[in-house]
Amino acid sequence: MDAQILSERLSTDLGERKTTVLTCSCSIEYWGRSRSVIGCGDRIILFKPDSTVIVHSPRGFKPVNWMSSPTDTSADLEDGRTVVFSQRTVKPYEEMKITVDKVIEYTSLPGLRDEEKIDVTHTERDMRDYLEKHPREVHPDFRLKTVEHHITPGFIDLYGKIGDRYVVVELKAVKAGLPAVLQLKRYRDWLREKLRQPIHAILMAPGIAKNPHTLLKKEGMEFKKFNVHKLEIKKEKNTLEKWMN
Amino acid sequence: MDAQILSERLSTDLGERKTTVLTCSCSIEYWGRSRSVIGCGDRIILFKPDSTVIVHSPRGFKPVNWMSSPTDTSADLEDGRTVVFSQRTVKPYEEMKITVDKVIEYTSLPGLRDEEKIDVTHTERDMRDYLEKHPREVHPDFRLKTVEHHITPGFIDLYGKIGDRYVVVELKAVKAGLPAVLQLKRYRDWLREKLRQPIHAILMAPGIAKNPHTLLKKEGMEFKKFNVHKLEIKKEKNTLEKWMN
DNA sequence: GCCTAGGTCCCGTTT
DNA sequence: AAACGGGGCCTAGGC
Repeated sequence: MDAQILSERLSTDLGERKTTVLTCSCSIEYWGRSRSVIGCGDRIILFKPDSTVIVHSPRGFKPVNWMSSPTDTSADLEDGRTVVFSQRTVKPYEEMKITVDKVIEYTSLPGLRDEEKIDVTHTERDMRDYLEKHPREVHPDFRLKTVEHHITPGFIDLYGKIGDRYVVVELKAVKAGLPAVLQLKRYRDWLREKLRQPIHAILMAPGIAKNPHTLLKKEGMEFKKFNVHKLEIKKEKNTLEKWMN
Repeated sequence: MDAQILSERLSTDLGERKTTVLTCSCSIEYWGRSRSVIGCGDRIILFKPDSTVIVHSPRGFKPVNWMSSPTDTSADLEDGRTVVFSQRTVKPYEEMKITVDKVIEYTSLPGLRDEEKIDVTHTERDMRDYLEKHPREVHPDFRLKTVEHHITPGFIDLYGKIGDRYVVVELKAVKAGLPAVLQLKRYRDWLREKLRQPIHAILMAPGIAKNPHTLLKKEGMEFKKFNVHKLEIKKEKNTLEKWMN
């Protein structure tokens, strides 16, 4: 496809907010939070109706370059080449310039519709909701007092007591690392200062990295394995119970 | 496009590791680190030669679903519909199932080539390299001893002295938040214990969030503004100086 | 292989 | 608007 034709088609299609996929050989420059340059190579450029622009190379998950909505994106002819220029209209201000060398494929589609919202489960939130209803899985004697208990350094996921000892529980839906342990420690230390008594701290996660585990134990805190897959089993069991009644 | 034709074309093109873009109405399920379901909507699905699969809805930067390479991805005909099934072959094990309702557009391209590597600058790394050469911008009397100085709790970006006082410098290329302050505090506290003397701690970043700044000051640490855009100016100045000689 | 830290992280929620 | 924290974060580098 000729550069002038491409410039015109892109201008029209972007103006009409069509979903457009341009596969081409191109070079790209970016200025903004960082800066980047990449020389000529084959890439797939996705222009969305909401003005998002995403550039993918043939390898990897991450786009090689992108511009997040809202942007002003336009196409022009410069020295016989199509140049796509995209500017973000709000903070952070940034801009991207794509110089198209050779068009490989061009597709533009009007009126794509997606009204659906994705339903993601087995997250930390689900874990919290589940343990709110099944506090015994934290500890047989755990009595839950507050969920998302707000204290100065942040929010304690589960706050309660075992016997007359206060308990702080930190939840992670994926393997816990150093930040999770430090977070729990901060809450524990703050409460210990505040209440002037020992606090029981528990980290619940499907797993924990080695060094963080060492620190956790050294600090007298506890790790309790909890796998999010358990949620599915419990849910199924629940459904089964309902079905049997 | 007929479901059987699509299944066959997809099987062939995926087998030949062609870059393929399928725009269609589809529903998607995901099982793995979390789980997700999304009902029928128009989406753009990108199949890369390295077996990456990325599904974009017409809105936003983030893919609605995806599978990272390496995956086994195949297309089959089930109950008259094309079903794309993708499984990750290494940890973390996860899978995605796309049920195609209606094909809007199908494009398959062999032999896309991109040998270029992106050159990203104005990152934390660049900041460190620059300050290594211009330690006075940390403090007029700063004498740099070590870059990326390794201690037990991690790596100190810049380590040196002002007078007879040891100095720990933490760098951030973007606005600093709580984690940056805690990181610096950890290094400072560890060194203070180790050396049994007061340590000067400096956080350099283009900005700092309010609460983290409060904590920083309360802990007797220092914030020094440093904007990555400065790197460009210095580089240009350097170029100008070279050009003048 | 695991672990750590950076990132143009994005994104939603709350203040 | 800024701030804060989760995320299927991803990715590169180190060990």
